Formats: sequence, C-alpha cells, structure tokens
Amino acid sequence: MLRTHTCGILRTADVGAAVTLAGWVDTIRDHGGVKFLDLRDESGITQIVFHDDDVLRGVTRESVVSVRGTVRPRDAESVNPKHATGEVEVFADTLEILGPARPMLPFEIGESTETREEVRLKYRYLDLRNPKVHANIKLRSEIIKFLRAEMESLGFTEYQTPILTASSPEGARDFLVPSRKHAGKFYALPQAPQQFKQLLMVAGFDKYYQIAPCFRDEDARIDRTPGEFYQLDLEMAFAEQEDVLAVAERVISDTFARFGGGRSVTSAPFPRIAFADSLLKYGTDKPDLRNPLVICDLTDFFAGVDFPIFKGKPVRGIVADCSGQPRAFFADSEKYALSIGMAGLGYLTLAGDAFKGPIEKFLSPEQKSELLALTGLRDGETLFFICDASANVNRYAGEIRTWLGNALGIVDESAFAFCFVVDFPMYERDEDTGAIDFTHNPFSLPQGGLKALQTLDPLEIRANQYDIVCNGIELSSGAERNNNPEVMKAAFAVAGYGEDELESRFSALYTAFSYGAPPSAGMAAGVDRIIMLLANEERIRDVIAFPLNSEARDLMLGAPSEVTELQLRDVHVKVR
RNA sequence: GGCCCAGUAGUUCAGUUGGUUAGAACGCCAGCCUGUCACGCUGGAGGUCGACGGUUCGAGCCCGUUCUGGGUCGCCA
Repeated sequence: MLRTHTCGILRTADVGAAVTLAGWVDTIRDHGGVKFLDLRDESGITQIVFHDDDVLRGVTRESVVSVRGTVRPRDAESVNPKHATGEVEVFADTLEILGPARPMLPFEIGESTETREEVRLKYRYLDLRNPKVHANIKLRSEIIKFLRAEMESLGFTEYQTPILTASSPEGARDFLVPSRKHAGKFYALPQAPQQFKQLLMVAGFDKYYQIAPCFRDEDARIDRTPGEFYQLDLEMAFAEQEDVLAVAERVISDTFARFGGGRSVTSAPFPRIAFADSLLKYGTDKPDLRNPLVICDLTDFFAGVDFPIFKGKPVRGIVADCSGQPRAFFADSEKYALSIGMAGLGYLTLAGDAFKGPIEKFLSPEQKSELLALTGLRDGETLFFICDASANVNRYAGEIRTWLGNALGIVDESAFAFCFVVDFPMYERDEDTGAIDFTHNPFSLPQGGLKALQTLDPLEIRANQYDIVCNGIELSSGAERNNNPEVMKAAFAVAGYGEDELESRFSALYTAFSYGAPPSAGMAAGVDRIIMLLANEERIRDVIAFPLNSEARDLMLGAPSEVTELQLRDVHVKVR
C-alpha cells in the first residue's frame, strides 16, 4: 500500500498506530543524531522523526517519498500549533523515494508568489504546490460546484454547446481553426454560446445554463485572461428582465455569502441603477458602491453664474468631508486632476455659514443658498467641481470620486457591493465614422419595440439590457432577447444593415425565429472574475491553474508553437 | 499597433559621479550538532550584469537597436 493516511489527518487518537504516509518533502531539519522531515500533501503536513543517520542521505526537498512508521505523541513543549497534526509525529522505520526531485528548485515553493511570473508559469506545477496558490484552484472548483448546485436547484439544466463552430462577424476577434476536409474554410471557437442558447430556447428547452468556455482573441488585462475564459451562461424561456435579475440576485448573493469569508454582501434586491444615472452619479457604467461619494450635476446652476471658466460647460460636483486633512491633501487632489488630463480641480469648503475658496466671490448670496440646497453641503464639508467637455466630464468626475474615496479612506474594503446597471442604450455613435452601431448585443430587445425603432432617435432607444457590477467590476451582462424577425429586421436597419446582411450573418437564428421562438432573457457571468473576487486576488491568472501569460503564450508547453509542413498541408494553410 | 516600467547568482534584490577581483539574503554543496519545526553554527561553489552594436583609456552604470516579461490605451458586440 502506498499510504494508509494522508498528511493532515493524524491526531493523538492515532498514537501507537503503524502508518504509511506519502507526500512531498517540505523541509528537512538535520540535528545530527535526530532528523525531522515535514511531509506535505494536499491535506496538510506531518512531522516525521528519524534516528537512523543514513535514511535521509540523498533525499532532496520536494521529492515524493513514502514513509512507514509509528505514530507517537509529542512532549507538551514540542507541540506545533501551526499544524493540525502538531500534537503527534511519526517515528520512521523506512523511507522510500517514489519521485526524486532535483536539488535546485527554480524558486522556493512557499515563496512562489513573490517570484516573477515568467518563472512561475514555466514551472506552474511547482507554483501550484504552494498551499496558497493550491487553495485558489481548490476554491475555484468548490465555487463552480456550488454554482452548478444553485442553478440545478432553481430548475436549470446544463447543456453543452459546440466548441468548433462558425466564425461570427460581430464582436471580438475569433480564434480560427482551419478545416482539413474543406480546403480554405475555417471553424471558429465560440466567443460565447450566445446563438446556441437562443436556439435551445427555440427548441423548447426551458431553462438553460452552462459553465461555458469562451474564446476571444483579444489582449489581456490584469482582470482579463487572453484567449479563453469561463462564463456562467444562462437563458430562460418566457422570461423578462426581472426574472433573470431575480435568479442572478439569488445565485450571486448565495455564492458570495458562502465563499466571501465573512465580507458583507449586498442583500437582495440589489440596487437598480439606470445607465444614464450611473454615468452621472458615479461617472462610469461600473459603479463601485463601496465608495459612498455621489456626483451631482451642477451644469444648470453654473449656467446662471457669472464664472467664465464654467459657463456654458457641463459641471459636476462631489461633496466630501475633508475636515482634518492637511493642506497637502488639496494639493494632491489637484495634482491628480492634472495627471488625468483635467485643466484643474476647483473646490469650496463650508465653514460655519461662509464659503471658502476662489470661486466664492463669483456667487451671490442667493446662489450660495441654492448651491447648498442642490448639493446638501454641510458645515466643514468640501464641494469639488469637475468641469470639462461633455465627452470627458463624467469620466473625470468618476476618477475624482474614486481618488477622493481612496484618499479619504472611506471605501469599505470588507464589502461586496452589488448593483444592476439597467437601461443600456441600444445604439451608440462611432466616434470616428459617425455611424450608428449596436452598443452591445444586436439581439437585445429594444424598449418600445418596433414603434420605438421607427419613431425615436436611435441614440434615445434603450434596451432591456443589464450588467451586474460588484465593487466597480463588471461581473456579468445580459438582456431580454429580440425574438421577433420583424423587430430584428428593423433593429438591424437602424444600424444600417439590410435584411440580406442580417440573413447572411445570422442566418440560422433569423430563420429559427420564423419557426416559433419564445420570448427569452438571460445573462452570462464571468466565472473567473467571481473567483478572483472571492479569492481576494487582484490578478485573474492567480485563480486559473494553467493560464496563458499576458502575451497569450503558454510558457510551460510552449503554445502557440510552430507545426510541421505536413500538418499545414493537411489543413491547406500556407504561412507567410 | 501606441505608451510606461522592469531585466544583475537558482530566487528576491543592492550596486554611489563610468574606475581594482560585481555584493547580500534565501536556496544549493560539505562539515558539526539528539527535539527542531522558516532549527542553528562553520566553510564552499555558483555571474556572458537579457542580446547586439556604439561612446570612452575604462561600461552593470551613458547612447542606439533588439529580445523577454509586467502594466496600460486601443480592443474586449
């Protein structure tokens, strides 16, 4: 038998038992006449004692060994409270090396997270021995298991959809797979199972979900893996926005309560924030609600103030309690404003019933009391002014809000703050070409349906489309689907696509919808990001067993790699 | 594709104004040690300073090119 027990399980109740343990050599402490070996596996560490001088000769750290011996109690003063097995040790009879390790490791296992990522990823199997890194991957598995159980308990069924599929003209760059049997033709890896899940709805499957691999050939970010990632993808027939949000609230809050390590979780119902309100109040469509600061609109107010710098431009205000801050705080805030491209950062402080600040002299007494009413500014608080072109003002206000929240230390780091951002615009204007195009998903249902498409300014049309945001990170997005071919035609027409184009680009879906499609709604949540938040990691690669690096390379296996001339000929590909 | 940052021992880093033989810690090797638990002590090995080119009497250090890695903008319906 290779082992009778794992390395984390022996207790005083086992004293006297003859045991065989197997695992990795964590450390060896050689005291001459007595030697200690910490044996490690996934379950923990057990101390092994040797009195024989020769048994450990040639045994290196991180080798895999099997040890036979007897469980002994430890003296009170030699108990090690750091390990669950610390009250006992194994007095060894024999040791067998099952898998020797080279004497020089590329890095210390326990310090692998301090090692540069290039080396970690090249020897990822060693990095993953680090209990901290190991725990993240185990946590990932636990979370995914939990998500599946939640979805099943809500009546959803998991279905697989193809990995080799057709290239889609919309969205991100596709990963292409050349066909051997069809010269010059290519499969694509799915960017998302979007079309398939809607086709499952047409096929009468009522509640679909999938822990779905998605592939997009786009560049990495610290919270975005290049190449591939997983989504908790779901779709419900005969469902509207609120039905999906109810499922999301349930699954997300259960998951974060279960794995959040005691951090507070927004209780359902999560706040619903309209896209336009979010831009105004938080300066972004991904608001971090841990930050209590809120932006207000002072554009109309300053239209009536004889202050040339703000006159006729959009102005935002943020009230923050900066009392007790040193003078350098305000200098730093201005420095930050300049560093992000703002022309400056004005502010007024209310002291008693007097305003202090350079803008004060431009305000009449009536305007001052109007400003108090508008902003809720109270004694001792400071009102910051953000003014810029309309293309920038919200973003700048959002960045100042974030800076103030962090600098004042008023962001609740122990919270998971959720909200739904709803009412996304259906269309946007391309800054370069001036053309109208879909903001997000072309299959979303426009609010107001056909009539809105025919009568409203396209930029005014909103979609029943929604995001889940947690701590300023977009966790998922979803929408009510447009299941009506006539409305679909009209929606594509607004973006300048003719019926022929719709039919050629999304032929299957368009045709399927003409054979009886139920109304449906769904969403897709980023599994890797959920795990990243719950594991309290800043980098998404820390919650993936074998991630590609930021340049989309696999440093361990060497992907992408060159292939043989024969392989290329098989798939009819010629490399330039 | 643009921009920013980094690259010195196996690892993490220091290296002054350009000046003798490039250092430290951990790891590794050898020796000593019967109760440690990140054991301790003594000694030792280990370097194409990412690469190429340039400036200079002299380059780890200055300049140029390039490679690798990290971040970011673009991109991510």
